Amino acid sequence: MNKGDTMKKLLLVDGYSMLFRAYYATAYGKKMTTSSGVPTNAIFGFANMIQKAIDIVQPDSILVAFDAGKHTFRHDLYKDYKGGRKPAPEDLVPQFQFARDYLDSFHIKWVEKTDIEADDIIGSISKQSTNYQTVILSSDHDLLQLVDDTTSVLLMKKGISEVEEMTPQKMKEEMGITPLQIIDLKGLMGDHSDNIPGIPGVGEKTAIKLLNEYGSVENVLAHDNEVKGALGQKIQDNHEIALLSKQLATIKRDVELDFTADDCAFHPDYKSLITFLKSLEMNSLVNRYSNESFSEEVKKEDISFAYEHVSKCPKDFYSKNVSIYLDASNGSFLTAQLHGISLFDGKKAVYLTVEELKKEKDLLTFLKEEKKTKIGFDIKRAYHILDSEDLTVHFSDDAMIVASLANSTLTSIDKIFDAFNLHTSLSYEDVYGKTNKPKLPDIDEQTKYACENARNIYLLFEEVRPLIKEYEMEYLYQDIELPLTDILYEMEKTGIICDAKLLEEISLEMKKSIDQEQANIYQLSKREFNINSPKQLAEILYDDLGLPSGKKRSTSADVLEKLLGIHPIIEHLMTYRKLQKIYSTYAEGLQKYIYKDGRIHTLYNQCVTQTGRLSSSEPNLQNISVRDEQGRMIRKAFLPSEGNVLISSDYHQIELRMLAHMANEPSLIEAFNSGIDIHTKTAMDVFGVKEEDVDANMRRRAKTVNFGIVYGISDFGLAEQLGISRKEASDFIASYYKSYPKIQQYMNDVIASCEKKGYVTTLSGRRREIPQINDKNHMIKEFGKRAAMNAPIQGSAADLIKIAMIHIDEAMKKANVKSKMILQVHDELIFDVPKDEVKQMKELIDDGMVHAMKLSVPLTAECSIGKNWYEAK
DNA sequence: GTTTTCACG
DNA sequence: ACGTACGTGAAAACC
Repeated sequence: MNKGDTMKKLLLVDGYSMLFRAYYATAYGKKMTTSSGVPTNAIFGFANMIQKAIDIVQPDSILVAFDAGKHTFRHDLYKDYKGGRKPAPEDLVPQFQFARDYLDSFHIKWVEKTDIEADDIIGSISKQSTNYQTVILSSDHDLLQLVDDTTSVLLMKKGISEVEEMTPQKMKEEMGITPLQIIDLKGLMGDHSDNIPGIPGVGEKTAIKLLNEYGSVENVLAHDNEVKGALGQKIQDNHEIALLSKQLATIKRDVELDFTADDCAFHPDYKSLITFLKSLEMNSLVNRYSNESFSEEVKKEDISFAYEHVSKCPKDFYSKNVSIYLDASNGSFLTAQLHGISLFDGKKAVYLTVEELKKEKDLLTFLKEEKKTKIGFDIKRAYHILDSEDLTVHFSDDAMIVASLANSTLTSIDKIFDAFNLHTSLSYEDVYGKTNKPKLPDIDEQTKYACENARNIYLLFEEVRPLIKEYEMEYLYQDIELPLTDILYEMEKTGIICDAKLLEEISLEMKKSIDQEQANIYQLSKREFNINSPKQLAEILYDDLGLPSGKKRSTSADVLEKLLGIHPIIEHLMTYRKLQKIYSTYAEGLQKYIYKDGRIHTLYNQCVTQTGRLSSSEPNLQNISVRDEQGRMIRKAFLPSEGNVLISSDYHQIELRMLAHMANEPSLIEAFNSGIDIHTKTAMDVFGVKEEDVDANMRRRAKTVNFGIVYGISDFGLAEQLGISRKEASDFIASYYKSYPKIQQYMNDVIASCEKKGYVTTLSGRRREIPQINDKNHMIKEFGKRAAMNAPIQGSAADLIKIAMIHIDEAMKKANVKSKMILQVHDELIFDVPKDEVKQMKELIDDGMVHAMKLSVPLTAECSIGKNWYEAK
């Protein structure tokens, strides 16, 4: 039925478009050159993109088209127009030849024809190859005009990391025009990078509006008398430019070619490809193709070392630094099964099964010792798994934490090992089968797998541990993150009681209301459809009911809110969404996580956020409803232990205080010291009024500005949030900065420093790499700036509460209380407290939180107590 | 597997 | 000219 399944596939690549994109996407990252200084960043990105396209398309034929004599070619032809193409950067030029060599080594056909543009070659071969399903790889929107039922464009997005396959439907959805209208679009708006002038003053928005109205350039011109104002005048004045622009934007599809798609058949030669990649020292790619293809030699010599299965661990291990890998099943830490354990001492590795381990008294003693260097990976999980086998290991280090501290982008096991090119020759599934289809493991395979892992942990640690010192993160690692791991382990193990019956009751109630709302919605829409499907819902709203929409046709809550008065269905939809969320994620969703002990044991991830916050998963207990009353009911199901109460304590405006301190802004510091409501104070300063003249609305807006500042403010974002114009938002921000000049100074300094160093740091020295801040793409760079402004604030606040947790834990141990710390929600800690310890705990918690750091502003925290989490808040 | 939406701080 | 507020995780739809 689908032609694409039976037709052969043709991949067409716009060579220079890809090379330029690859160059700019990687130019500012790590310096990428061979040891002799030859630049390789563009060819590296180019090779990655091509492989990605091959993975996606699985083509039978590939053709890469280059413009002959780029950089002068278009310029000569169109030099009459303003500007002109800039010459290629000098470190890109030598890479043009590498690209051709790369394609030759891979056995991919490429063409470069004098006087014919790559676009035209692509346009023509795609037209002539009617027996192929064609996919075009490019970052140039121009090529979208070629899209039809058998031709799509793989459009590069966000640097080189993402592509999106554009089909006629997708274009209609995202851009609101047909493929052929791309030509008209360029005719109207022009294309600066191709020196197509377009009508002055007409940008994308205007052009699309005109096309939706009139369909084509010609028709726009024919009706130019209907367009009012300056725009109409501009159109009338620029008929010729528009028509010429359209002509320039039109890709030729009738160029005579001396080859066919069949001649471009793809028969990869990995061996010569690897030789080529090695010549440019692109080792990560060498590795990738070595693993994927058939070059066994490379793999073996890469990871061959001495390892064996033993029942007794050699004594000499006990005097050395060792890495330890727990060979255990995947899945929740509560249910994971331990298969065995492997140790690596820098030279050789040994593996013991659980049964053998339990009989190996000397090893068990060694594992318990506290003085020895024993490097683990995700030791918190290891402690849980060992605990279920009644085993104790004292780890001195966690290579996972070290790696993610050294490089904040390494937020998963795969990313960490990939980044250091550490792999195992077998996967977990190879050894143990899939979870739903386990297999009886072979001891030799188990040994190999576990020993390779132990070795990888060792090598990883060797590489990243020195960075902690170099980056001045010794304190952060030794005195914050490592002690915190133990605390989180205890919190996870303790868990929190959850009343399944109550959740079930809430669930039933919700279901009734949902059915009611569903009926209302069906009645108002006069149709039954899946309300949970944004796609179907958009059809109902914007097609059936004809409600006004932007071009994105979003159905998100903020868009619905703007439609509230227009149609009665909207409020039912909003209620439905809210109830459905509470029902599926919490009332129903949480029940699945109640363990046999009646408790929920969330997992605290110490290495996933870019800022240093914790995250919580399986389930996430950091996003249980609280703002909405109906959702808040869920919290009634979270209970203290028998005879206990819950104490919750949260910081007040922790991030704003942190900002005031870090920016050293006197008037904000003064405000916090005086105890005035900070949003009222901001309203007074921004609006220039007295305290008694600040009304609720002014305070609300000031509060939003304060949030915005912490997020790395933009006029667009603030305007969106407050429902005001961009100009007004911009004025607010200017007024804010005028009131608090040190905040503006601080933000400027943070951005400048980040642009220079590529990272920002928190009060405790935590680093976040932000390479985006030096990106060529304006949007990505702006994101980088906002992240740079936010990360030190959010991250320092995260450092703060971590320190508080450590202090409180110490104090609790010292006081020998029975109370337990059980949850952390970014600025809030929750404890399970026997009634007779309430007074003592309140003091202890408050002291720990308030004195965690000495700042130039006071820290305040508020305790509340209840017989469930609903009340303790 | 990715996208959209929405819960929290 | 671009198209955004920062940081997360889960459910459901869609492909």
